[in-house]
Amino acid sequence: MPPKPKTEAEKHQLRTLIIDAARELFVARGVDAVTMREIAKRIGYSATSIYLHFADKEALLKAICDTDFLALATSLKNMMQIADPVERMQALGRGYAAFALTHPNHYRLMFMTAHAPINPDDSSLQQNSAEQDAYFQLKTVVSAVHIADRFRPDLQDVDLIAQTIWAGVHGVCSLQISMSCDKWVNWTDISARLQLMQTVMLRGLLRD
Amino acid sequence: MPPKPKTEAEKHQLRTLIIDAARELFVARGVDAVTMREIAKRIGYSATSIYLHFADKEALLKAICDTDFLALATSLKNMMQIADPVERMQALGRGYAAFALTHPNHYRLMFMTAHAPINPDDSSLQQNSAEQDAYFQLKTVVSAVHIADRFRPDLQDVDLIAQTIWAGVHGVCSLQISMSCDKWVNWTDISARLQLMQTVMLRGLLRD
DNA sequence: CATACTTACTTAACGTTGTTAATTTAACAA
DNA sequence: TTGTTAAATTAACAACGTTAAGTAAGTATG
Repeated sequence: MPPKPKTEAEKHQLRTLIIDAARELFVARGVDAVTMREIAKRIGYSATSIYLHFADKEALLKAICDTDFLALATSLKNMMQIADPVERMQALGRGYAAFALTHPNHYRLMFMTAHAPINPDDSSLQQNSAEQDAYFQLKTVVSAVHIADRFRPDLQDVDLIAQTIWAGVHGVCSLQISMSCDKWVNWTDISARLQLMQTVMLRGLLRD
Repeated sequence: MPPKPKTEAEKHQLRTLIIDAARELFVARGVDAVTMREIAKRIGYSATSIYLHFADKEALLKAICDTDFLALATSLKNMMQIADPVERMQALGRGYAAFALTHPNHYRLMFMTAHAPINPDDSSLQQNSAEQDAYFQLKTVVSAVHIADRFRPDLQDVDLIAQTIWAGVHGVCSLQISMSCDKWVNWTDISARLQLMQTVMLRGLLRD
């Protein structure tokens, strides 16, 4: 039984209903394996209704990523309150990895899938926000460690340090996500790998 | 003008013709964006002919990866001759990164794309071969550094060390490949990031 | 030489996919 | 009542991966 003029709130509700259903399916079986018809069926609409809210499948994917980037930043927010900058940096790394490994398919969509470049302009998130921008959180912590003069003296570029730390943690997580069921390699325990990466990073970056 | 019984060599030739055409297209535009019909057209056959040589698109992808894994191992072989184990380890890291960054889409297929787990049994490559298995090459080098007693005393698990080093280099490369055109982050120079990762790794893993 | 069989390939076709166009249904406004 | 608009649907399209059926050229066998 169909239509009724809808309030803005009702529209938004349906929008997030679609997003949630789509994410659940994408996450479980991968973006390409999930059809628009299947997403629609899940929420009791026809496939074409989705196109009233999203231009196409790619736009739906981007909207999902947007909400997940926010979720990541939110999940890291608590850790930003730790007083000691080095401890805070470690906690942020652990938190990031925890997000990646408990939501591997969210993570895959966010950081491992090729999609059109994310433009800050058409994102609903605010760049350089302590609440919404995880990269800004990382940069803030790295900057604090730098100001506390805890990095080795040859390390001066905050962006470079932040991106290298990110790469280290991302490397462990993404390798785990895309390769851990590979039989070619005799994989060691993921938490041991993560722990060693953190230790190596700290030893390599901090003053003795 | 159709068929003639073909020798084994001719079959193999057509097989690699398909592989090369498919890789070129996959690499240029991504696996999902390329159709079987398009691959076939490129080499002057009908789409269904591909199925005489590969069970399906996934099998074709796997065959491509197989030849690329071999190419990676081959490109690293020279570096295995460097005498000093630590220098050899560094060179291997640089070589791996060079491969990843000069063949980003090969690399994506090999290490960043979800495909059915690679089973050593149905690969044409030989596991634990110094010529064909890049992971074995890495493990060999790490083992040599370990035997030379150059790692910090608390580091004893060769697999764990190897996988952490891999994760570090892979992190820099994969982040570069999937995120470097992202406007959200103010990316620093890729070779600086790679250099810092190597330095950090060495400082973190080796004895003082 | 004629028949049958095999090989290498093509064309036709199927079921699905993302997406668009046309249509229906229901609510509100005059 | 009669339009008008909004929200949804059904129908349809072109393209996809893949399968089935068909065809032409060569080989083997009588």
